[in-house]
Amino acid sequence: MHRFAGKSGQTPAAFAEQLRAQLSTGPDVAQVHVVGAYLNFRADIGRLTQRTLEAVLTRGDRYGSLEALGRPACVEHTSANATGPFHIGRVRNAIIGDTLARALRAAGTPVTTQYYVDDMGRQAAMITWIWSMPREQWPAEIRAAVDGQEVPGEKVDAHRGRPYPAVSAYLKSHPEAQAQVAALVEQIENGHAPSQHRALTQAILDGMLQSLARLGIRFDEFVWESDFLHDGSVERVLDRLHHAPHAVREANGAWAVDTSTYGLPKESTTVVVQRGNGTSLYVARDVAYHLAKFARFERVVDVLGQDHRLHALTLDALLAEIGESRRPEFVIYQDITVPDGGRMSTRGGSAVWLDHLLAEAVERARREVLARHEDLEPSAVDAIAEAVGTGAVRYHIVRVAPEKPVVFRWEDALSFEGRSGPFCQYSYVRAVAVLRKAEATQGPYPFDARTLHEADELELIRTLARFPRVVGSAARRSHVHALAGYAHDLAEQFNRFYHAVPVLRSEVERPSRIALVAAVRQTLGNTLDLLGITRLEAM
RNA sequence: GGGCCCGUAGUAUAGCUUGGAUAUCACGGGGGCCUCCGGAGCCUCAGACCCGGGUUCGAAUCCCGGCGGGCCCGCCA
Repeated sequence: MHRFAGKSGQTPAAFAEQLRAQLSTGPDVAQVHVVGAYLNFRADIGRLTQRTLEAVLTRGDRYGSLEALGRPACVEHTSANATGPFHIGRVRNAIIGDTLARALRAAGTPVTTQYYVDDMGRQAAMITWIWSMPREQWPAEIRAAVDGQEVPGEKVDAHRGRPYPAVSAYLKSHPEAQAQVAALVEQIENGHAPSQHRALTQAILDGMLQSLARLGIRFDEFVWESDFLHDGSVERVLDRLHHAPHAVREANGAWAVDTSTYGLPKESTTVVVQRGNGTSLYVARDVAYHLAKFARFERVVDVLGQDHRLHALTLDALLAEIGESRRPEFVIYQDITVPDGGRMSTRGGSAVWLDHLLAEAVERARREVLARHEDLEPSAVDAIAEAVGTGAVRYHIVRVAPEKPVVFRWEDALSFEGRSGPFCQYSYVRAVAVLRKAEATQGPYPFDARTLHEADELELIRTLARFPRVVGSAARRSHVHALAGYAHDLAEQFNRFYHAVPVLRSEVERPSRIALVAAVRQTLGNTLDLLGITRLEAM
């Protein structure tokens, strides 16, 4: 307004008034009026109500989803090394990745999720090194770190991962052990891994996946790094890299690529892709992995911690070097840190285990449930506590924008009030309870839009109408935290409506208000689905 | 040293892509609300855009420079 007013030589307010006079109202725009230098358009609220409730109630679980099928996409996320239990630093990747996959599917993109299993590096070799030895032969330092810590029946990832920090420390001061691990790495690379190697990786992985499954996180496919070696694709990548425009042969026979023309930081422009002894490096194998993804998917999305940012740039550069024009899309998130200023580390002992966090959350949820209900079946209490506890954890981690750092605090992670998963679940339960009492848990829900005109009703309808745009924007911009924000907005607006406007005790408005509550149940439920949080009928 | 990311009330966050009206929401703090559809709730009060320049009629938002915090810079993954 100001810009155009300047050109036409009028004051902004006069210009706005003149413009308003030339505008006519249409089917969706009931009024246009001037406030200072601004034009306000007022929607035909009856029409908005009519369309929104119709859309929600007829589309049901598909409200907010797009019908049009987009290009098939692969979302790779989590991909944590199988060296022990999940800690909550790693789980941010899983929660962002899983939520993004759900949002993309709702936005019409067919998604395949992949977990890249690293069975090749030194870390995986360290696990095999220690567990291929009889316990009596373990170095005393390592045995000391494990003895007395084991719990009968503990999860396999906790069990097999326990010696890992001690092994890591031991190797630093024992070159002969280091040499053994290095020899193991070479055997694995040459396809002569000890027989139990893959099984150990798989076992720890299974334990980690059990924890993720409690959060509703599952994967469509598991891609093993070593497979790219054995099917020859790494060799083909290396061959292409040898002939790349900026390939460099080092004195000892190693191959590198000078990536300085790709805008990478100085002092890290020479990327070694193959060692002097002929074995490949991680980046080279990752190029092979991405070529395999490009062969099947039109969009390739990688969810990565910020410590992998340079790796992502390097990968782009190497793809360019071999003449590949396609690129992955990277979703980068910041680390979760612990309050005294450390990064969460398995080796350093500062990690908060996901299993520990889930156990605390579920236990706390159980106490809350028991305090509210005396006569519930134990199995019902268990189910509610599990849903509430895991929902709280998922919500707490997804609610912050990926690019913002998160400091982990127990009291925040276990909060069931305010901006939390349980708050959203509770509002859903409340909507269910109203419908149950109205004996209207099933449709149809006839309504008359003209009877809905309370301020809190209209605001609630506007919030419902916003949902499809929120889903689209979250998927397009990888802003999964916006879904958490929306769930809270909707739950909060519903609570306001609930306190301000009678539903069951109303007269002419009753059917319409019941339809509105049903629409809230549907939309809030759809949002919880996208967040991977369980819908509850009671809590 | 170089590169990338972040900086919003006591704490924690949204808004930044695409500049616009009184900056969102929560926790904590003050004051209220259960004979009334589920109080894990609702109402209400106080409280914030790191600093300095620039662009603009207008900057939390864009640009430049500081300061503070995180991460990365390996023939590891």
